[in-house]
Amino acid sequence: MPSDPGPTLRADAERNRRRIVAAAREVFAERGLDVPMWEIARHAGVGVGTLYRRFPTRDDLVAGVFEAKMAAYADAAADALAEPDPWAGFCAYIERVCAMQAEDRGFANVLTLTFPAAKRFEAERDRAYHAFAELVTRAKAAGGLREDFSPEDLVMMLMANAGVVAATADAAPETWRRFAAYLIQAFRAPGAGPLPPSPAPTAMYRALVRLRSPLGGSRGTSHHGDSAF
Amino acid sequence: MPSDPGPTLRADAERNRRRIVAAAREVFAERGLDVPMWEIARHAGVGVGTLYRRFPTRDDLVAGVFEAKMAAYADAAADALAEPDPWAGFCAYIERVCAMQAEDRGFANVLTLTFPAAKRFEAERDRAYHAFAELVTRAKAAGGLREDFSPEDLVMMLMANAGVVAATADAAPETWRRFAAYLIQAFRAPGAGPLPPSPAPTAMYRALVRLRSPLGGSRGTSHHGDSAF
DNA sequence: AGCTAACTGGACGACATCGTCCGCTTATTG
DNA sequence: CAATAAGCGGACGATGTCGTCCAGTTAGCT
Repeated sequence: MPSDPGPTLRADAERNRRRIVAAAREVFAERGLDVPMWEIARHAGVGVGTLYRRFPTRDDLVAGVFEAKMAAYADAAADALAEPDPWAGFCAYIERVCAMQAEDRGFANVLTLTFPAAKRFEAERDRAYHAFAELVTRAKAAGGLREDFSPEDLVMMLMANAGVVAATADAAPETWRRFAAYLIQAFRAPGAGPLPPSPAPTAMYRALVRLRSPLGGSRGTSHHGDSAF
Repeated sequence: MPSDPGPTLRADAERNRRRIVAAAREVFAERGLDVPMWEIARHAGVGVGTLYRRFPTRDDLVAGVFEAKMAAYADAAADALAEPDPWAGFCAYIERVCAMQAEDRGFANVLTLTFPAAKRFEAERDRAYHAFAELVTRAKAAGGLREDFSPEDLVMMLMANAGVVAATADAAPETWRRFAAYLIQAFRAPGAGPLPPSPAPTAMYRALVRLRSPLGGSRGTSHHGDSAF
């Protein structure tokens, strides 16, 4: 059972916690991460006080809401790894992930951010990373994936697809499929030419640690122990 | 001389107008389109009243500020068309446009939006469209560009690169180069496989008409006469 | 120089959202 | 059932942004 803060919650409190998470899941999926807190509370049928007591910051709520989806994201990588043909697994994974972004505006954004305070949440991201990195190695060895592909390219792609999804979700919601297809073909071996260097994993991690809002202010302070995922 | 609203402005008014545009250009480039109006006014050394009198809405200001850059965007397409090798011109154009997005956070966003009220501004976009469409035709005929490439794919790419730039501008500002290289290779003939259909031009135009903020609310009302650009 | 219309800039009221605080309610325990 | 700690939720002050308004200033004309 995920996220039990302390020993046990009183029954009504636990019920409200679930309601809040469910409501936030819906609202984030439909309208993105910047929905007002009071609206989530209203959707859940609780007061804002209750919401803030259980999730003191928006990041706490976001991490709580998307923990399950993050686990599904990691599972998808594990599934791809189980596929006998690594290249087929790789392609399926790319499409799967882009589809998850298209289905959920909030998650699309979450995948391009880190929440260093949410340990369990970030652990799932790391699990996804390790599986994906292994998938990349195998897909290169098997010959489907170009040699100069870097695992950081997945992050880059997530950021790009987040842009596509954000712009087209209302008016042309299938656009991401074409975009993903283009990218998969670009990743196919042999590469049609040399590429500019991949950003360093640490730089890409710093890119993930940033404000949710469109403003460019940085807030990165602490460091990290694993990767850009 | 662009944008003269009415006959002539008084000298001090004209001077202030220029200051405002210059200040907004800087601030938008650095921090994106969502900067508070009072901050632009402060940067320009004028009061907010002055700012609002000259540019009643934020869109008016944005259109005024980026009119020149939009013209440069159209010029770049014309330049690409002048290139003897259409495929080389195409590649150069893609890179050029992505570079413009990387240099200017505001412009990156502007390229994924329409401002139906700003006639002159949208006229430049149309000029860019016609040049690009012609470039596409020639590049297909000359054999560099895959046959199933659609001009709407440029818009899709602008949205994607806007996502890359927004996420990486601070921490890994060269990432867009690698992204652009991948895409160009994906656009190269022959295609490595079939693609999902391109969104209809009208759908892509509707995707351009949307709120600037990350919220998904629609505001599209009127229609358009030319294309998704 | 003096007149006047145009222009200036900041004070201001409206609004949205945040996050806290506290009096009331309810689950749990003995 | 009574006692009590935990939980509830909405009112509230703080903050940030918008767009307007108007008393004072200045450019341009005669």
